[in-house]
Amino acid sequence: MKNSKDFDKKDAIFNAMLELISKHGFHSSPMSEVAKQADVAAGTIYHYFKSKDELICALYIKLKEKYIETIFKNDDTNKTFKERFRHFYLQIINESIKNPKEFYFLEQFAHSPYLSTIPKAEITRLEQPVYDFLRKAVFTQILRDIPPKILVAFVMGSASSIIKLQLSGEFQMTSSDLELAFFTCWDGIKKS
Amino acid sequence: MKNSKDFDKKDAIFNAMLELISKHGFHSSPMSEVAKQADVAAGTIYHYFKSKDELICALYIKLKEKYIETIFKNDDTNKTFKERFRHFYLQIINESIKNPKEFYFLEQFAHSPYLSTIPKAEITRLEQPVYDFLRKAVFTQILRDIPPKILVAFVMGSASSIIKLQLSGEFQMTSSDLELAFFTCWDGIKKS
Amino acid sequence: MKNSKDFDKKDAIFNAMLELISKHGFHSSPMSEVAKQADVAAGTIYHYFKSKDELICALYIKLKEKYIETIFKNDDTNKTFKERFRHFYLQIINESIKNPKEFYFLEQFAHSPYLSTIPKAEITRLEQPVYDFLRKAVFTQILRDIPPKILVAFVMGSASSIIKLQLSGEFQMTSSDLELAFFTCWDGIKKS
Amino acid sequence: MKNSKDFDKKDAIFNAMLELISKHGFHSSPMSEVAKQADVAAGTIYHYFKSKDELICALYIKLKEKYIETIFKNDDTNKTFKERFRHFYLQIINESIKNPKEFYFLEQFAHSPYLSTIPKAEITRLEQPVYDFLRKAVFTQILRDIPPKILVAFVMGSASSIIKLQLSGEFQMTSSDLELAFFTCWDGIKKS
DNA sequence: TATGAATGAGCGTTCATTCAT
DNA sequence: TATGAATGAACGCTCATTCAT
Repeated sequence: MKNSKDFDKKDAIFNAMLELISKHGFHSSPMSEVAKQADVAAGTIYHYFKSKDELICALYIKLKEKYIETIFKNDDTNKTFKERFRHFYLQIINESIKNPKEFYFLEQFAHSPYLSTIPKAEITRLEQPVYDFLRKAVFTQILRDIPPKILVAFVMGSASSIIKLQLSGEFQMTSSDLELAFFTCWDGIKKS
Repeated sequence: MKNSKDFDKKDAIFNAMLELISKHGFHSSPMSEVAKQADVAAGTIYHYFKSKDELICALYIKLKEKYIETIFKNDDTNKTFKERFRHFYLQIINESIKNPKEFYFLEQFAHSPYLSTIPKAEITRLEQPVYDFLRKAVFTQILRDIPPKILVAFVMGSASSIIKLQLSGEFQMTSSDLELAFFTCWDGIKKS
Repeated sequence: MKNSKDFDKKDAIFNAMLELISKHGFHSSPMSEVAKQADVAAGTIYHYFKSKDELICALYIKLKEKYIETIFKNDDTNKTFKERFRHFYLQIINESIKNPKEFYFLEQFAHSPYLSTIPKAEITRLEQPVYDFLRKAVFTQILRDIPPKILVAFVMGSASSIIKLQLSGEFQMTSSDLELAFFTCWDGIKKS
Repeated sequence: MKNSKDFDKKDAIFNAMLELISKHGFHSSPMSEVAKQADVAAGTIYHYFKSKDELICALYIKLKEKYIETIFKNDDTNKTFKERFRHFYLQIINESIKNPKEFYFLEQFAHSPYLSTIPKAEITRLEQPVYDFLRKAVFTQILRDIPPKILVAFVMGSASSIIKLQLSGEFQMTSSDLELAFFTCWDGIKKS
């Protein structure tokens, strides 16, 4: 029976791994350190996860799910698509900036050979909401007629770079900068 | 005295490391394997590089320099900026697709904690040509008046996502897809 | 109070350990696996046995006892000693071949440092029936006048090698081969 | 290039493993202890052997080879077969008693699941001289007409038990005991 | 009794780095 | 320079054992 204590421990392990990897990368995040940070014995981790890789992959899926959920939070389907997209785009940026550990982890994972160990179907499932959101707008001729995969790559890729810019500390974005970023993206993808 | 043999060896080491990291990531690329692939003794690597990290960082700088150079190849300053930008954008995508190992290495590096070990000044120096190229166009009111850092992030980030899409094998881009991608980017950044 | 359920559990543990060790050896037979195969919790084993070593030793004594008992089954004291010995020798071989797990376990144990942890007196007690059987025949001048310990070693050692030969699958023994093996042993030990 | 130092180190590792396993068994002979006894670093072992298992198997083959060689030492083909066999049988016993570590290791190995990891062809190769020696004597009608595999099992199995008896300290064999043991074996296998 | 999550010492193994040659 | 055997700290992981329930 899963009780709250179980969840506490599994979550403590997830959090410790997230903390370490976001800061030091995969190969400087030993299981012994994860155990220490999670305040469990090294062996305990292996009751919850078969291996370090499995733990990392499970963490990726968990965070990616949460992330996708987050960026659609407060989506108001009554508004115009442009307004909804604006909300969506700024949400991506703002939420990532508020959760830098999650962002760094997801970025590292997605640009590492780990990604290819996740079945394609799983990734498709995770990203489905984003596809659906944008595809529909292509269909209704609100957005430019581009293959949705390219559209998603374009939007997410540009957003992700802007987040990194902010998090790197190189550049402090004001809200009007964010507004500019949104317009830049929107003018690119909208049907002209 | 540096002779051609020296260069051969250093390059062999660079190539071996590139090969391994692009395929297996930073961990899973042991120095012993690098030595084997480069056909030198393990100790020899340490005549050229102080440590594994230094080797990886040196490789990053080398590849990044080459990459920046490449994307400005055949830039014709007599053409309109739009034409020049189109060439630049397609060059980024096409060259990366032709050199997946380099692309994967640079991506991994740029999304890992390694990046923050490179002095900011060095990164600024490397990316200077891109900034100059775009900043000038902002100044001459060809491009939207956005902080150049955001502009660079936007352009490079969207391009990089599109490259990953193609290299992942999920989506085969035609040249008309590429053209669409260019227009999407251009319409976003151009002064309207 | 020992009830039938207790015996069931203890026996289930014994059987699981036997199964595992005969197949994978002492190492590669973790207690967690024993628990799983015996369908009890890991901790339960420690209600019946103080430690893994104690369990293994208890299993040895149990199986050795059963084995000695088995080889004297249907011993007919009215027959000639030669006939009784023939029955005894063939029984050793046939019963072992019918119970390979028990045979492999006993062999592994007897040739490992575990054996020396069993008190000599205990081993003497276990093997007593065999000594008595052969010693008496030495005394009555049916068998060659050799120290009984050597006699026992000779008979049991040769039988055990023949069993291993059969169980290894290298050689399929017919009943006439068995008869030959018996005569070989008999002609060696009988008083000439 | 293999020089004497190489051999020294490999041999030191072999000896350390032999020492430990003969005394404590496979699973109480950690590589760290082997390294300590061999006076090398833990990692050094892995320059010579891929894994612990490979080291153990290599040691088995080495010792088995040496053992087979030893038991035919000073075999005088001019003598009668009976005399040659007597020399052979006593040599087996005496050499094993003089080298208890080797004997214990070989016994443990041969009665463990390790044995089945050695290709059958390899084992056949190792035992060939014994087969040839006895088979020829069957052919020339000096020995009883038994399948040579059974003959070998019989001789080696009985000898091995007698050695264990002596090494266990339970029984001090005199040379006349040995002589008796030889006659017991000989009378069993000789053509009557 | 019975459970099984939790422990943590200790395992086999790897690998960045050194250094005698 | 170049070598590659040698190092040993540190890794991922196992597993006999314990203990709160």
